[in-house]
Amino acid sequence: MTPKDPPNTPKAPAQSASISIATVAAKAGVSIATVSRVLNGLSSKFSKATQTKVLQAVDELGYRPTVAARTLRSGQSRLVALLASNMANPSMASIAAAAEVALRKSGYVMVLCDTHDQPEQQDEYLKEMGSHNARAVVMLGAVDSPELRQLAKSPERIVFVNRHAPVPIEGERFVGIDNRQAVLDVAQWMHQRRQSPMALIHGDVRSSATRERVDGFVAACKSLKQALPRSHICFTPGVSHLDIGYLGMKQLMTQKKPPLSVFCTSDLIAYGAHRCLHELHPGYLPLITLVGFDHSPLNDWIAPWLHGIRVPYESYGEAIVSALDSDKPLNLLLPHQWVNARTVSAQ
Amino acid sequence: MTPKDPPNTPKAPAQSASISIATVAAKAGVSIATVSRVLNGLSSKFSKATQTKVLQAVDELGYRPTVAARTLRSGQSRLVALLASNMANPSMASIAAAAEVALRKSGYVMVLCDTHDQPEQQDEYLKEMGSHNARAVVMLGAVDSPELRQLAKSPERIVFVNRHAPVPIEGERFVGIDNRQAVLDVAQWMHQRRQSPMALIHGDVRSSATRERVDGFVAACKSLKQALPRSHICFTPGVSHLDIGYLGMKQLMTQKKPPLSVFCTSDLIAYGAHRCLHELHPGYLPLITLVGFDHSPLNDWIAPWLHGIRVPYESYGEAIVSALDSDKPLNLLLPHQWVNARTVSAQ
DNA sequence: AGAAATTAGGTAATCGTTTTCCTACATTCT
DNA sequence: AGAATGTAGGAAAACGATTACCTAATTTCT
Repeated sequence: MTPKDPPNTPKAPAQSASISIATVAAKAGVSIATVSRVLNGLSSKFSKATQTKVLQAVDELGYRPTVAARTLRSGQSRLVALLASNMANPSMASIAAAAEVALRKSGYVMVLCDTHDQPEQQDEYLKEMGSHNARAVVMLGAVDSPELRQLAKSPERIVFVNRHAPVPIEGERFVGIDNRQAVLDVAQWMHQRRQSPMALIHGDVRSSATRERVDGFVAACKSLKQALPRSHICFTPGVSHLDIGYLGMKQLMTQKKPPLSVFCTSDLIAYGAHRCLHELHPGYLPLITLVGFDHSPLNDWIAPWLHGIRVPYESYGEAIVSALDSDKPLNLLLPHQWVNARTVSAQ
Repeated sequence: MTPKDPPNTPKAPAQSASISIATVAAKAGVSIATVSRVLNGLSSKFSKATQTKVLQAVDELGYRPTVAARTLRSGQSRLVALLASNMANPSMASIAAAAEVALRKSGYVMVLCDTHDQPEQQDEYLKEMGSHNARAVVMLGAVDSPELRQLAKSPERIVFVNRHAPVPIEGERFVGIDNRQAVLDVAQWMHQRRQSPMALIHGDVRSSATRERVDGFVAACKSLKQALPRSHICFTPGVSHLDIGYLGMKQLMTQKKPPLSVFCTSDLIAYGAHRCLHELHPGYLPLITLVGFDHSPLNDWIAPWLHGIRVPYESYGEAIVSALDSDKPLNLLLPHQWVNARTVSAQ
């Protein structure tokens, strides 16, 4: 076809033109149906001998089934969409990376979508995945939207990660951690160290994960008889987590008695708080204890001053696959862990 | 069908059962072919009136074409695979996020694959994408492998990002930055500040990007008559960038005259170097200048001590799409930028 | 006015699988 | 021995689009 043919055409199988199941069938001397059956493991439908013949032909030809044809006929694909609310968040990136590996190992193909936390975008993606016959969709920070409610009628095709479904659906598959227990751990640790006054900087409570952390932390403080005045709970709507942390900390430092320990509901918020102190109150840095939530492995390298709850994002991948392959509702709570700052002083 | 029917079935279009192009054709009172033509914009094949009828039917039914059928027939899909060598690297995650947005805007669907820098994995993915009829594959850190060479025969279906093709291919589409110029900037800046002795800690030079940075930096030092002895160039094979930085710095500090400024070929390496100093030579931290490469926006928050070259990863997305849609070879070099550390002392 | 060209749209083949029927033979049961 | 069951595999109908090929009606050209 091309003017100058490639001179070196080795005996590599090299799926050159269009090598379909028919080619395999011909080479193996059987019918198309049989090849299909062997490939799909429909046993007791073929003999050991034919199996060998077919498999050998497949191997020699380097044949791989055309996904589109398979999907069209069967109405099912191996596509799994991961809808993340914000890929700029490193913890979401970790989950995406873990999910990709685990899904792949189970023969799925992961499509990545960034919804930017907007219902319209989310709906657009959900529709798109519908026309791809996606096996399932993994919601990493779902927001309420018409298509989601629609899809929720087949709960076996959705997995919610970290953040619960925005509207209660029965048969929900969920992967996350026990936020209530985690923040209890945090409150107790802070209480033991007697680093009052304490403060809380949190993210948007429309996320169920954040809500659990905030409510849980407030409740824990109350039960420990640990003061946490209203003025020591900060949230700035409409800005990034980094800015929430920065602004929250700035505000806290205007109080009569600034806090000696601050719990931030995400690592990013803690980064923001730290920057604020670093820029505006560097002298205060060694005195204060910052506690985050997520504890990315990178923290050991670049935020050694940060305490916090480590969420096992590496193992989210396997968990997501289990939730996907489970035939009944599932509420997988993975073990979290308290991690002390690597260095004593928050320098 | 189900025992208890959902009580609330609103008048939402709700692609209930199987609503195909035939349904639309029937509703619009035209043939299937005409619907297809309208949807694909094959103009001068239908009148304005029929177009309206069809579009209205599509709208009312909430019809969306089945991707599998379209792909099967046309032999082309809108899938684009992003093969990243290591998703744990934040800069790769940034690129993936940017690529996703841009690809989506152009109607593509991005599949994310983590090759872990291994040829076998890469080949497995490339084969997989072949059987998906993927439109193209974006190689974010390619390694040499049989399938890649095979695919390289249709260079319009590959885009190389950051790292050039491991084996020269004609008609290469490339997106990256001018590494030579960037490291020249670095060397000049370091030279002007007279922070000798200088040192270099680098990653694996099998990556063309790293090679350009290393060679370029060494050459720049030579032309500036700036000493850079062999003992001040560090690399540890087989470990993560973080560890390369840590171990490299550790080794540098054993020298008679430890460096006063260190250029690291990636931010991660710089993080590692910083941790080493922080742990083992904290007193030396205020004296030394660390220069990184990538300069993630997060650096402003958590690594304010780091100078470096900022690579415009946010704009890689658009660039990748241009390279993809271009009908001729393309070598897109995006503008980089020198960024000073936010704080003067590397605290 | 008749030929040529253009416009509008229908019919049916096709893409590469899976899967439902069948058929034929071999084995086991009564 | 005949019936029932199981095993092995073929033929052909889907799946839902795209598109090559036709036909008929209209417009334009000479």
